[in-house]
Amino acid sequence: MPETITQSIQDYLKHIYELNENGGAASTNDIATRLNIAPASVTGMLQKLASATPPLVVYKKHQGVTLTKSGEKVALEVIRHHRLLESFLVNTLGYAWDEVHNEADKLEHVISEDFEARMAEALGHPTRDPHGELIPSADLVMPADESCPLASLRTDETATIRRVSDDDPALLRHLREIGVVPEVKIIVKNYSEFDGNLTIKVEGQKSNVVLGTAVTSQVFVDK
Amino acid sequence: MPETITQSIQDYLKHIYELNENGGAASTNDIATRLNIAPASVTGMLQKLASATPPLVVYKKHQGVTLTKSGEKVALEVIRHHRLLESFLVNTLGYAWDEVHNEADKLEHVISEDFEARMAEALGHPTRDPHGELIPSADLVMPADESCPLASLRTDETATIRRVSDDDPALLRHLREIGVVPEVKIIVKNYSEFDGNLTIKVEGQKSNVVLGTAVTSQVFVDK
DNA sequence: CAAAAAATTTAGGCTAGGCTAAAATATTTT
DNA sequence: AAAATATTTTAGCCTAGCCTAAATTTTTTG
Ligand SMILES: [Mn+2]
Ligand SMILES: [Mn+2]
Ligand SMILES: [Mn+2]
Ligand SMILES: [Mn+2]
Repeated sequence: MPETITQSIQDYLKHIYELNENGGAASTNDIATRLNIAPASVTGMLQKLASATPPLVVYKKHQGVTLTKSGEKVALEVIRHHRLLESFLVNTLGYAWDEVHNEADKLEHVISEDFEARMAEALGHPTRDPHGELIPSADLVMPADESCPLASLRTDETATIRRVSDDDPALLRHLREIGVVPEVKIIVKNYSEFDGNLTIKVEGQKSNVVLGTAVTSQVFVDK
Repeated sequence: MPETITQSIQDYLKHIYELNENGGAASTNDIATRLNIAPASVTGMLQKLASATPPLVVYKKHQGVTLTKSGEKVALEVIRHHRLLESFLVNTLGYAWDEVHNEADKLEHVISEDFEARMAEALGHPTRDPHGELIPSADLVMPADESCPLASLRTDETATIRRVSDDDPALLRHLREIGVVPEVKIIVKNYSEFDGNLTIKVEGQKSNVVLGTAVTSQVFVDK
């Protein structure tokens, strides 16, 4: 490991993990965008992470990075903290689901393993956070995720909402408003070829809603 | 203010506040000891804090520092966070009173004002933390503290324990063991001139205990 | 497939907040 | 009131993590 795993390093690894989940290697630019940092700064850090002992990422110039086993452990630890914290804030302090992300983003680096264990216990060892995102187990294994973007559904398909992206509070409030929350069933009434809009019926809601891809790409469902 | 009030600055101001509470100005050395930092480094920071706009401390070479109004506000904010957190950890996550200090020392810099307000609400706006230490109000006023060290009592005096120093977990466990906790009444059975030992009877405890000054200087009582 | 555009890296610099060693000032002892 | 000791400050250095500007790939496009 680098002598010490700083807060900054934890953030790099967490975001690299999430980028790796989508496409393959995480690009310098994508990391920079996520962290709100200049690309040149990212390059410097990637070189450092790659030459740490043990290395935390695998880095080849101009080809982005993937996490090593060591790097992944660190990332999963941070993600577990983050998601348990979000659950804890909602359950114990009455936060709304659109208010927890920023708070958890700061706390995730600071709580002890004892704090983590006590939260997990108090919450009954949950496997998903308030947004439906999977929580890595105490021994840092990420459960398999079968879900696909709502945007990939077509007319007449039915599905169950599993999780929603949690980094835009305004989107979260809107989704709550229209009943698009985890474990709710939906059916696609119409797909528009031109703009990708989906008209869907949400279980328990009176009227249909039309959602653009900006929304449907952030909602994940199981068919 | 310095452009930003870093975690480091918060720690300096918090410890300067506590040192000011005892004697007058806080000395470079005392601050260095508390923060576990070289005295030379402290000098540098004091100069910075003194020349910030507005200044956070009043500093005269070789004479230590006191807080300005601005500096005190920052210190009280951090102390309020710390003490509310300690209470919250005990009440909500079942921490023992000797386990909360280190956790709170990290979290105090990271929680939002919203988090602070939610904790205060959930706890019923407490005025003392688990060690009996006073919690500054939401508008950052520190309640008056009348208590004096247990060490200052003499034979036949009675008193009520109000607070105990919280930075030594082993001492806290020992105090809990012998029933020396806030709001408990005691009576001094004997004072030894030579070593300063006090023999005291603790309300609700069968036998008397003899306490040295290492202990009695860390326990504060109201007569 | 060459030229333009985009992405990435290098080079050089900056601030925060530490450190040690040596110099200066205060305080205590004799 | 010196001398010795303790405290504090200065000077010079270092690392972590950022930055911008310029150089270098890599990718896209006409
Ligand atoms: Mn989140
Ligand atoms: Mn989440
Ligand atoms: Mn404490
Ligand atoms: Mn306390």
